[in-house]
Amino acid sequence: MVPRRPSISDVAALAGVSLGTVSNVLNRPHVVAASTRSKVEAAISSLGFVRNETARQLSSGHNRAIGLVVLDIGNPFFTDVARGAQEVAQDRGAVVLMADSRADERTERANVELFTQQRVQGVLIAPSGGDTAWVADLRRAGTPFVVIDRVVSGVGEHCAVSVDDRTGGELAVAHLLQLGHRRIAFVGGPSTLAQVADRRVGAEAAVEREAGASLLALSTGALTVDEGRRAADTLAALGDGERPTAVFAANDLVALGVLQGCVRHGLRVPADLAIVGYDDIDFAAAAAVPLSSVRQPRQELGRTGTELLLAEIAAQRDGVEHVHRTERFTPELVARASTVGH
Amino acid sequence: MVPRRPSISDVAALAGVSLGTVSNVLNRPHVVAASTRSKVEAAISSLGFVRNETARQLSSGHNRAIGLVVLDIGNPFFTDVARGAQEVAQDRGAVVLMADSRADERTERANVELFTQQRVQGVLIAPSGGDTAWVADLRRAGTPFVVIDRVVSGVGEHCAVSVDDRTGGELAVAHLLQLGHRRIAFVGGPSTLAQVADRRVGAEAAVEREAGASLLALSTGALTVDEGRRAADTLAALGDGERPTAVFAANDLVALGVLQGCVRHGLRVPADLAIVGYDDIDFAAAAAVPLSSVRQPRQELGRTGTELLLAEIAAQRDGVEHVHRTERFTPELVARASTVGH
DNA sequence: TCATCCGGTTGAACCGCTTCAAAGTCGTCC
DNA sequence: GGACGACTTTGAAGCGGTTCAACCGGATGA
Repeated sequence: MVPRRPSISDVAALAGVSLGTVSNVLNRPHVVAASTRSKVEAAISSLGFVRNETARQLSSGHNRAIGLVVLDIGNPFFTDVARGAQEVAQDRGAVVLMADSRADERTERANVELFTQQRVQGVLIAPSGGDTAWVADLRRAGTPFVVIDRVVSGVGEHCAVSVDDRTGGELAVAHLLQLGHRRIAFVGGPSTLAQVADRRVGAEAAVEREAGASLLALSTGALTVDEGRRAADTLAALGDGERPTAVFAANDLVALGVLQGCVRHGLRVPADLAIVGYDDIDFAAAAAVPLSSVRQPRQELGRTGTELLLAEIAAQRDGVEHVHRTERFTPELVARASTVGH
Repeated sequence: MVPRRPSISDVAALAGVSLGTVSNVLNRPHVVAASTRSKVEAAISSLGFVRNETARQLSSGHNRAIGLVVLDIGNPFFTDVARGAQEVAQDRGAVVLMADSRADERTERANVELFTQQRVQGVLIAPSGGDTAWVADLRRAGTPFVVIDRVVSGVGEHCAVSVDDRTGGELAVAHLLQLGHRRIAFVGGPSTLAQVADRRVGAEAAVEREAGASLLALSTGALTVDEGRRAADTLAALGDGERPTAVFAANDLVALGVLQGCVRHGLRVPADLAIVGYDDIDFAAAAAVPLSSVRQPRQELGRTGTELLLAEIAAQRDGVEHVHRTERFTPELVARASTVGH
């Protein structure tokens, strides 16, 4: 059987002091006399004592962790957000626990529940956008939360860091229109993803302002490279006069997939089909044809989101009134060869 | 101030049953009479009770979590490994906590300590390869661990899932030699990273077998796209007769960076410089010039690693003798345009 | 000499849950 | 009618820490 791990009282016994003193050495070393402290420290290292964070948290009621729920950990956009979050959290002595909801609402809610059960200080969440039952869960549990890359409507106030996806969609399509494209396809889905819906709304708005321009919507089952490739198959199957001359993809993974599909089908990018992606992940610039994309401040989203969250947590702890804030960033179009040629 | 969250005893009081009964409803519903169970369930939902996992864990001594320490969360290779791990863990009712060590030994050890403090069931770790103090930490704490993508030497037996990096390096360079390249550069670093060291050893072995072939080692500060670009700058600065005709990059991120750098400097790939990467991340195939790469079974590494870990945990729990295993996968060369042209 | 003060140290009371021996409660069976 | 199981439910003892009022003994000041 597993030997029991040394506990604080084993340390106390070995050092010949009381339990409380050991705890003090661990948490408030300055109140302990130097000689006592060194005795305790010797005992700690001789036993290989490792503080039990679980017990510590239970008795103190404090938790150092914050939860981060991302839509898709395979998307570099989210790992960049995570990095930003980690950075800030580490500075403030907090720990980030990360969970991947794989754009699935049930998984998303399960992850939030997991975090609530762990009694994390707060939750940073990039929601899928459909079912927002988790908001009610968190509210009820009194867990502070900040929404990333989205503002959830109809659930009352909350903090958020977001990038204006509607504007981003407009930017992308306006860029294509300006290059003379009139038949444009929007590739992305499912439309329950708020990201997809908003970017599309922006795209439509831009198209409507231009006489003679049309937007063909190609829905995908997910925002992945594979789905992008599949969409390219669909596009390639269309007749030359019928096929859109440009694609606005809901994110860079899809855009890269479309690009790969085009290469396979012998469609030239951008001559036969121009492509704009979204997120401007690092790999976009390194693609077969460097990808034009709508840039979001990825790490900055994570950083700012964490700061808002920690502020809300602090306010709650101190019983201070907290005013919810929404930090909104403006996206920016980065034009590369996939639209403007070489 | 924050209102206290409902506890199990609040539920018990409201339902008019004892504490133990509520616990039974939560953990062994079948032993509770249906009528009692529904009373308790009603109380739970009316109070919005969420089980405190911290307390549960402390008193039961069981933890559902396993820790995963990755080298670089920005590298899609590791997110794929993480996905494989999540998959298996979820099937077995375990939860994966992920931490990024950013290839830094201090962060790596801090992450391991964090997990030990949390009393996770076990740790899955992709080590940086230099300092292995964390092995001693885990051994002492009695925490089972499995090493991913590496076998740590000189620390006694342990479970591992690995891909033979030496062979991978040989494969890559043998491929280049076979294509007629004789001046080859190895780009990667720091050499304290075991991945880097082993791949390089393999590369050297292959070169030594070929008369007249040479290997120029270009060390980078990290395995990132940026560092790859910088290496390309160095290569581009060399005279035409002096410059290697092929590059073997220690991973795909570096390879993509080298590729971008070549494009910028007007070097044609593969005509002027052939490139082989390592890992075969999804983005490799979508690169400017589709990247030849040494493929590792990414998700499979995560899956198998988690299975080994769970097996070891189970053995420890049941007091059964556990025999450490090393699951070794064989890498595979995927040749694409970056070496074999169009 | 005695009251105060103060840096150190102590130990008991939790934190919220699991566990499990013991105690009910019924329906059966001899 | 009493013993015996099968089912349920109970309640108290931890799990390993944190917290904090109380205590201790020596220094200080009056």
